[in-house]
Amino acid sequence: MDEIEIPDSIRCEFEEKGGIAGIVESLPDDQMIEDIVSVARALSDPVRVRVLFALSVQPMCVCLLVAMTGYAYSKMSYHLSVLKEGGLVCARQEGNYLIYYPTDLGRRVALWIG
Amino acid sequence: MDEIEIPDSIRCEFEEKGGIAGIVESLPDDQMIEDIVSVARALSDPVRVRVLFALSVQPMCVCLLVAMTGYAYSKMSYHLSVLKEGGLVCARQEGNYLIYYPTDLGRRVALWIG
DNA sequence: AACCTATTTCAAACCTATTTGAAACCACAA
DNA sequence: TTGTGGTTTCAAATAGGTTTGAAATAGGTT
Repeated sequence: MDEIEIPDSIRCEFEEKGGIAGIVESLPDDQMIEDIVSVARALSDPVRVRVLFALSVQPMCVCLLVAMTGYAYSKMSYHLSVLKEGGLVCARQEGNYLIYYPTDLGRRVALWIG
Repeated sequence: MDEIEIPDSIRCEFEEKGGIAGIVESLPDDQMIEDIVSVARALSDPVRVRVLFALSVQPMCVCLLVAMTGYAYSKMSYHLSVLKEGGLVCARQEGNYLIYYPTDLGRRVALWIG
């Protein structure tokens, strides 16, 4: 344990909170941090943010998203998979089509952000 | 304008919404999308999520964050700069120290996430 | 079965983010 | 002015994310 100099202006409140140990204690656990990161990662590209908002307006098949954005199928598919990993969208099969739509989390996130 | 086949199950509501043009219309503008992306990017790394939560509990100088995490100064400094770019934290100088603390946005985000 | 259409997967190329350690910077004290 | 402690900046190395086009898959139709 190294001794650390703590600036006067925060020493008092810092110690009331139990110092480093106390603060670390109050942080979210690793699982929760990972969940947050995977949602954030899903939203850290403008393509994906647009797709999430578009799907919140209207569930769509990949071909409509492709028509809307002008992106290649493989590109759209990649971005949809990142959104899916973040738990923001899911899909149902209908005949030949896959209809993507936001999950509850996806809807809440889109609402809160907007 | 290519003709696109639209699956039966969504054709009706899709057209009520004004088709592709109508949906694109209702999307957030580019500036807002960029803002969302820069916040999301700031949160897309577990180091930074922990730092944001820690600073929401207690404003701290870089040396305390370094002591708390075991990271090198340069590494912490980099991550703080990404959080700053996302508008989630800022800093005030006190003598030799820089005390980082969450912005209003940072506080709201940490609250909503948690 | 053979065929079409919608979609995903794969690997290679490409681009961006992160880590590292050394050097620079800045406020303050001697 | 020189020194010291706290922090940032820089460039090089590394790791990770994104794009591309071609090939694979899967449901539906003939």
